[in-house]
Amino acid sequence: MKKASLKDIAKKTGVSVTTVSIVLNGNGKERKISDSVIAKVERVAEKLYYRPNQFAKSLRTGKTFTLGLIVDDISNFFFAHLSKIVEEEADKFGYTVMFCSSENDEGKARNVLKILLDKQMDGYLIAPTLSMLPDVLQLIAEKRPLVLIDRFFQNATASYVTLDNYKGAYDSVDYFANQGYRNIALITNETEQIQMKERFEGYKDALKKNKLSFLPALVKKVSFKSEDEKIVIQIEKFLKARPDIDAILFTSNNLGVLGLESLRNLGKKVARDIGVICFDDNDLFRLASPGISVISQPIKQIGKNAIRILIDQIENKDMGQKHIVLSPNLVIRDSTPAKAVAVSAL
Amino acid sequence: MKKASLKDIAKKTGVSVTTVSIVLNGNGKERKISDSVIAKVERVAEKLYYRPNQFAKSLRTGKTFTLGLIVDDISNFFFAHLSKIVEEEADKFGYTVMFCSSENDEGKARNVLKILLDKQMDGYLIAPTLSMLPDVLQLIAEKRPLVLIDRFFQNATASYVTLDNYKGAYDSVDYFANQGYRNIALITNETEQIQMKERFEGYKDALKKNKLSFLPALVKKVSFKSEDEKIVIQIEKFLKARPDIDAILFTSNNLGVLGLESLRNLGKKVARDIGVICFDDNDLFRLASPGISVISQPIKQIGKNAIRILIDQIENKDMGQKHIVLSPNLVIRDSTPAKAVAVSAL
DNA sequence: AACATGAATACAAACGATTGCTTATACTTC
DNA sequence: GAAGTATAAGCAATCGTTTGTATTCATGTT
Repeated sequence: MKKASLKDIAKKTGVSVTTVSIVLNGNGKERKISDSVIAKVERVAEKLYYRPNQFAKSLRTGKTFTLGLIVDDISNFFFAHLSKIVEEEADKFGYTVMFCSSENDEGKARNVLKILLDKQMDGYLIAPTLSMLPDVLQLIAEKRPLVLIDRFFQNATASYVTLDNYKGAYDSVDYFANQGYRNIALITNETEQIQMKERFEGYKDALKKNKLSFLPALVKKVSFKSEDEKIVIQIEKFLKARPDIDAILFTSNNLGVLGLESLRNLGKKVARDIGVICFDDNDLFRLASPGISVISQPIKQIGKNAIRILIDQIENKDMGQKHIVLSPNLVIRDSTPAKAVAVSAL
Repeated sequence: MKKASLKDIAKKTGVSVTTVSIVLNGNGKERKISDSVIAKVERVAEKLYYRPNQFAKSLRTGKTFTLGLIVDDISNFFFAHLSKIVEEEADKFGYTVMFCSSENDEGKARNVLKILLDKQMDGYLIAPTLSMLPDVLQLIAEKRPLVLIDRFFQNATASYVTLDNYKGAYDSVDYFANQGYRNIALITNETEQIQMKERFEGYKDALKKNKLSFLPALVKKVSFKSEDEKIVIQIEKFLKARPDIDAILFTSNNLGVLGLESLRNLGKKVARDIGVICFDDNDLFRLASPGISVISQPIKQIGKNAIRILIDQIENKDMGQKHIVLSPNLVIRDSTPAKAVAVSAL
């Protein structure tokens, strides 16, 4: 059986389409439709299993009650959990979430955004890659509801919710230094994304504060391009080249997981041979032995804040720029033990 | 600036809306529109940053090029990865994926499905919970494109793609038995979902084949209800009550992760004190030391097959029922060492 | 010169809902 | 009994596309 429309109901009940529409939107009482008509319309609608055509509705009203979420990679722990929170929060306001991952592939990322823009959601939640800038600017120009998460563009006037990445990196390196580590490496990825830059700055400043010199040779920018070597291999080569490294700060979950694999391949034991701290928590870090110390992001807060701001833009037309920078949480586990102090220092 | 419509372009170029529509759909040549008009229309469309209104389009054509994916919990490793594959595959055919997690919460699950139904996607990919049966039947009755994944309903005439769950469990227990384990526990969850039943059967049959008796006391059905005890505690209690258990088969990723936490809390060492095999692989299992043996699902194949069948339904109206049951892959790591044979047996 | 042909474009209906404006009837009120 | 006012409902335009069916004009044919 085909789907029933308002017209079908109108025909069956003998009233106009207008009346049916009013009744089914729950405005019958208010619009003084008689009780008998209301009852009849509702009965028929039920019987025909009526479900409004959302295209027609959206075409007319301009609303979709759908939000678009674009993240790098849904299978990544941080984004998977963020997605879940976002979905839960959106649901509270009556919105569904449609999401896409941009695969961290610059070509694809643009494409995904284009498609989502075309689908005309009521608002967008985006963890943008650099290549998305033009489209993001276009969204802003069209005054469409938009909140950036996890990253932002300095030259785009958009609201965003991020972590204090500088502080996360700074605190980690500071902690390493206090525990007695001296050759602290940074393993990050190649992108120019703002959050990576900030983490890099935090790393450098904490070294300086602790009177450790910054050595470019202790920083590895891993390339994610598929034509390059596998990431695990890239990290292994880097670590082999600098056997003096006694601590590593990984700037992402992913890198951390791969880094642990590299360390294992090299026969280096975390904690005993080398200290490790990672951005973003996950099950592996929590339950591994030794447990991996991490800079954990307040995922729940990020999601909640982002949705709140977005809904505010949509429903209250509050387009004021909001910038929320949340504090990271340094969770110390077993991968960062204090180093034995050299005997001569005693 | 407001969004441009076909009408705006028509006005600006001096041709009719029809012509503009034809040109922008790439049918200009074929429909004998003059080159000069084509060029002009395209230039203006570009300048006004024209993007078609998808509601109008869908309203008219009935197509959305959007698929709905409903899974238990996106933050779960298996589903997160499945989602990614599904998205990639769908993209190849020009479809975007909208997804929702049902949170394994029966109440919410139905609601999510209702919303997705209303959004009128071109097709649905569902890992159904039991409570979805009525809506799934409704979808089938309306002859809407639909493929069930991971689970299925025996009494619903839908296509599905699943794992051979029976075999997965059977092989694991058989392996345990061959390695010399004698008191093999099963930790599963409370649901009546078909895949859990199959795993249970596989467990029982493999015990029988190895002349081990099936003891209900060695089976723990964990409750996920929030009002009940935390899962980690439930598992700890179970293990404390039966200190004779020398091996555990966890029927899900989630349970495995929580189980490892319980074991750690109890001071039991995997491999040394107890053998462990888990359904579904993840980073933790792969990189933990000792590495956890797992029954890994061919996620890529599941996703690819499901999309292929779904697209076939949508584009070729091929509504024939397809049932694909993929073979699990028992990946042996360090959590299942052979047990020392009792001296008396020598 | 009458007519057919084809190229190039336009008209207008439809998709299904919402909504500002009317209309028709009945009931008050002076 | 005429005017005013609730009450109960319907008309018709509108959102932005797509598309079957015209229409217009120039060219070719006989």
